[in-house]
Amino acid sequence: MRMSAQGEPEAAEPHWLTADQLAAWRGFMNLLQRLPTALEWQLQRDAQLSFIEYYVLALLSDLPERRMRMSELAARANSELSRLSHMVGRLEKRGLLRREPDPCDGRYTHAILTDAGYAYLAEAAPGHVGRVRELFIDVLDPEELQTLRRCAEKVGARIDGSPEKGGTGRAENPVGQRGR
Amino acid sequence: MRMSAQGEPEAAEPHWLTADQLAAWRGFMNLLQRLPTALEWQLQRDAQLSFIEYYVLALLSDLPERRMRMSELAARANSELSRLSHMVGRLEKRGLLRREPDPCDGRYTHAILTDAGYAYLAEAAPGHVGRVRELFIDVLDPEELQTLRRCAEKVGARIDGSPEKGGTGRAENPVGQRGR
DNA sequence: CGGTTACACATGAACGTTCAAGTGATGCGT
DNA sequence: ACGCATCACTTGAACGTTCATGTGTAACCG
Repeated sequence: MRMSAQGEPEAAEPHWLTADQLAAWRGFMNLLQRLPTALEWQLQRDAQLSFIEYYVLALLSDLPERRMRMSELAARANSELSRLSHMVGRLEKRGLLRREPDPCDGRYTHAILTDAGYAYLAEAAPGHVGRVRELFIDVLDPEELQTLRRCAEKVGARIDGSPEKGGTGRAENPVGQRGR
Repeated sequence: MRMSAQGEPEAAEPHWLTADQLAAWRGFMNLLQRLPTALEWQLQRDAQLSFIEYYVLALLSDLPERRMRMSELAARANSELSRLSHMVGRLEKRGLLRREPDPCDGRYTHAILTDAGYAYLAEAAPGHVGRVRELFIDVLDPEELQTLRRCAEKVGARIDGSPEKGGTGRAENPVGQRGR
């Protein structure tokens, strides 16, 4: 990718990357593209769920009442509200989720994991976790995992601090809404 | 996400993650979701290109003749051939790419970066590289970058070695083709 | 009390991706 | 020389996501 200094002059000031930086970026980006695909494939085959569908069900399953506001759920899942709304509609049709207005404040809608959804998730979870172990956790040693965690926090904080869109409402962007 | 040992028994053997492993995974996964979105937003705003469109143009620009077989390009870009074909069709309409049969072997099609496409990429590159610097490179120190590079190589090798779909033809999967 | 404002969410159209099927070129065997 | 098999790629339909718009609820103000 055209990101390092080369012979041809460019219009803007050249904040090009060094060879080491470029190699790190390319390697990391390759991973960004391939790991989700690899995980997604196993989930589709075993449970007919996309990665984010699994994630949403899992977020709800962790809560005592297994319910959350749509806007909060969208923020937690790094998803736009419209996308989540469509997705929840599809999961409703499968009987895995349902929606109801917040009893305390009718402005809000809750997404609720059904009993069937909970059982479905419990069945899908071991395969997914096994796959995450196989492709990611067991490949790296504890120090590498800690470094990844630290790096993810630093980059995430930078994204949050960026005035341009990319944050998901944790810092200063409105909850769930992102421009495109 | 439901990936660590909890009170309720599960159907399959519990290869659940430890608390540290889960934290590392969640942090990393959060990054997997947010970094592409943040980069994509800047490219869309400045150049009306998606991340993979930029990547494809950049791959071609690095070659002396600025051309590559569609199947090879799909493999390099971690994309399915059908997706690449549609994408190249759209970029053709914008005058950034063109296609022609391989003169030596008519079974193959070459994607070729046009002069206009090259100029367009040269204009988009500084903004994109600046954004990668801002959100990723400059946030991490050289040791962290090297650790990320090593981790990406390890996980990538594991994905390649997995008999299940997720590899992209570098090891044993056919070039460009992936199941779903 | 009623009108206005702000916000959460749903919905439909447009767009990009995936899947399945079709087309064209080349190599091989008879 | 011809028929068949294989492969690369294209294409169209179906599906999921994004964008723009509309609807419903609650809070606020006069």
